[in-house]
Amino acid sequence: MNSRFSLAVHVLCLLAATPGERQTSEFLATSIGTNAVVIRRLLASLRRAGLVTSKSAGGGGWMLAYPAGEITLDKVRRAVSVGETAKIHRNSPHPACSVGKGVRQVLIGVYARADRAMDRELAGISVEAVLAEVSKEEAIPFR
Amino acid sequence: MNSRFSLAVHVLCLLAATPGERQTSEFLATSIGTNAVVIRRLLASLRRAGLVTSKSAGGGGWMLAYPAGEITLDKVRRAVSVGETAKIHRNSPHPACSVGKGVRQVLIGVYARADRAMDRELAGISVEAVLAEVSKEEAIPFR
DNA sequence: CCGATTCGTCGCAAAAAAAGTTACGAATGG
DNA sequence: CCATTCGTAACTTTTTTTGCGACGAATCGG
Repeated sequence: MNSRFSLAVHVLCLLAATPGERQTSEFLATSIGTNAVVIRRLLASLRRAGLVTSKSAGGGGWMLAYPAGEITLDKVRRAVSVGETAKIHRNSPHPACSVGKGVRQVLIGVYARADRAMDRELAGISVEAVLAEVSKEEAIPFR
Repeated sequence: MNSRFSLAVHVLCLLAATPGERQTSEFLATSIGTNAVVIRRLLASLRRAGLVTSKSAGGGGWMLAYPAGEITLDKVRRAVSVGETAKIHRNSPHPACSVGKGVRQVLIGVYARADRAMDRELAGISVEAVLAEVSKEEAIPFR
């Protein structure tokens, strides 16, 4: 898993902090400290997964597709992770080595199990819960 | 998690296939299709975690520190993963945004939970089990 | 002790992946 | 029709990972 998941949780928290209100990618980018295109790219993945909606033009922008309490982190993880959690080394093993031939396939199964275990845990954490924990420290949500 | 974990499982399977016998990093590298230094670097991590032992000089090389049935994949994961499973985006958030300030800390906690869940699953899979599954396809373990 | 073997690790090069940037067309609302 | 904002492609820069050569340290057989 790369930092796209972290970034996604961050953005979703910002959106969750102003329910029903749209935020532009420009604003979100400034708040997080990155480029608007990076945000758009990321939110495009989340939209494909049905977690957020977008709208063009003035007054447009992004908002959660449904309540933050129902957006669990396993959904977020699946939305942003390109493939599996772990990468498989792609070396060309010695042609006569049966271990080299077979490990990849077995590893795919291992990663599938690991991913499921992780998702079961993440399913117990919602964006709302994350935001609540963040807000413990300070009251006003942002800038 | 990067491909170091995959590589580690591969190497450990090779060592598990010849119990009590030492293999040189050169041989392992040739079998896997990479450089000997890469293997040494990797096995150095596994040695620090107490999973393998090494010896210099003729007849030297690497072998498992204890039976493959007791080497579980959670130990391997912890041995090779530098930090946590997921990375945290390190952008400089807008100074007045409390979400930007707090998310990182909350994410660390989230990743700790996810890692533990993953490790519980991986603890149920041993190198011996992986090798057994690999061997289902072909009988002779390597080159 | 000598010489062969193999580890242990540094430093750098190459390759791959990720993130950031510019640009511009499409959509939407006033 | 015009301003705003998304959507996405192409490219550059940065970061991470992997590969590689070199060489000293450790160990073993003789």
